[in-house]
Amino acid sequence: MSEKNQEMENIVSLAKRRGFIYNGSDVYGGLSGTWDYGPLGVALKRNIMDLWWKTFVEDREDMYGVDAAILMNQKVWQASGHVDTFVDPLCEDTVNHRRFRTDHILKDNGVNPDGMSMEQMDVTIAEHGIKSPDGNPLSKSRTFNMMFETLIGPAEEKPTVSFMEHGSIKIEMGANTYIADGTGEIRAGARGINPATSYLRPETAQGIFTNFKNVVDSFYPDLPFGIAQQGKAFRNEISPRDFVFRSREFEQMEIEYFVHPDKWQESFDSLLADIKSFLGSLGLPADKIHELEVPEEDRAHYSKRTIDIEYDFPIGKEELLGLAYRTDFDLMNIQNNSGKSMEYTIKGTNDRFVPHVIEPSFGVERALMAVMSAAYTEDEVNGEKRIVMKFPEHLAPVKYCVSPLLKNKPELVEKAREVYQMLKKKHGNVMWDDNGNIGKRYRRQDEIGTPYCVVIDFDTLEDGTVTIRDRDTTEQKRVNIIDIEK
RNA sequence: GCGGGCGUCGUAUAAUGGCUAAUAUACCUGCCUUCCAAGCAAGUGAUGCGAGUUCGAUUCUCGCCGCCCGCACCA
Repeated sequence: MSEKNQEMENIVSLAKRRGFIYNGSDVYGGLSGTWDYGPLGVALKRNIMDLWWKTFVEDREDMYGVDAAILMNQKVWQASGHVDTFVDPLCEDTVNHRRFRTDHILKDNGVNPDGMSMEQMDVTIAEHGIKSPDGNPLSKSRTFNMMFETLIGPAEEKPTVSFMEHGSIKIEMGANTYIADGTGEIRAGARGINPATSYLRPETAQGIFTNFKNVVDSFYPDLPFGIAQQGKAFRNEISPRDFVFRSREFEQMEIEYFVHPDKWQESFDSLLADIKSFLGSLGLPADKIHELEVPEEDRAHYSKRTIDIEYDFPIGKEELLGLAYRTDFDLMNIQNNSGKSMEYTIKGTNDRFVPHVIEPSFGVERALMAVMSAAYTEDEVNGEKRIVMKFPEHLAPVKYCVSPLLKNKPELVEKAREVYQMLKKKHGNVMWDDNGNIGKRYRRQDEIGTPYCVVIDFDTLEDGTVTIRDRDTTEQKRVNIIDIEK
């Protein structure tokens, strides 16, 4: 095992042992691609999300928050192109069972697959005698849809969604079973009710675009302005991997920043600067952050410019977030499909147009994984290996730990409880620990990244001072109780 | 999805076709302890799920689930 993967395993192990992140549905053997957050994990995750919200929404005058429903009218996804475009036909090498995107196979053999149906692709492959790169025959194409599909049925029949081979999704509602294949067709079971088709959203962005008009009507903000949202999204990943990095259910933090078409460049640049500053406040070292200018052939066709921000994770250099100039693609889609105008008029002028949009899109779990890997440190204290999570203070799940120096001295315990209650009332994220000896407690708090340990000893009873021990330096200072927070 | 490897207390490891499944650490209780994983004593806790072979399966076989690696995929 490589050193990098060993580091990843250490983090995964610590995450589980100390109550950050557990396997989803673990008692039942788990569910691939799902993760549950424990007490410390949810605290850390919320701290990251709250910092984002404060930075990009509360501290700015040009941002508006929304929280749209996860389930949306299926027209949303038809209009956005997700239903038609993001169904990829795959074919398989019949000998080695390697799988390929059928359109990629055609392209590699000099055939342009644009606009071909799946059947036409298969016919073309047969006519040209195209074989797999291994020289073996190819199977007929099958579809794979990145979207989760679900049904909105009668309330008493709650759908359960499961994954079947080849990307099909099985939905069971009461006594009925429906199989949705990649084309979105649904075959109803015996009782055949008429369900509405919906999808678990594969991105949060559409919940912003569909509310563009609402926010403009309520606030009529001056351009440029942004609408921000945090929330869950779902993708039927073929292969969830790498801890929480690629999972089937995940959380996004997205902004759609609306601009005048002639002025997108300056907003793009300033958002990029804001993003970098935010990454700094997550405690991510600048030398591990890389900007990747996505070349035209790799960009979505409507995007005029895209920058991926990559991070040196233990698993390698991978995408942390994206910043994309999406032109007026999304709002025009909505305007064309809904028949409702998405135009915006600059106040006091006749300048009327559909705004263009710049989209910073963050993955929460990826940010969290970056924060955890940046924080994970092994060093030595008194010749012993120490594992310490050097979270930035404002992200640490527990800010203070309070202990009596000795737990069999009631007067110390009593005083320590007082100090604990005082800090707990004010900060909430304060832990009590009287287990073992003081060194053990320090190490335990190091592992969960608590910045400060407060210890009450006999001097405290005399002069009201306590020792505060710093996580990173392991140095201790005596301060008065009322000065702890300084 | 494909191929390969793997699955034992919370974690990290050991062992076994049959005796109480072992060790460390963690956890819990008590004693002790005046600042960096000290010590003593007691305790909780595991063979992923299901089927098969067998007198008997954690061990062998099969299926499922999950994890890891490679391929592919990542709109």
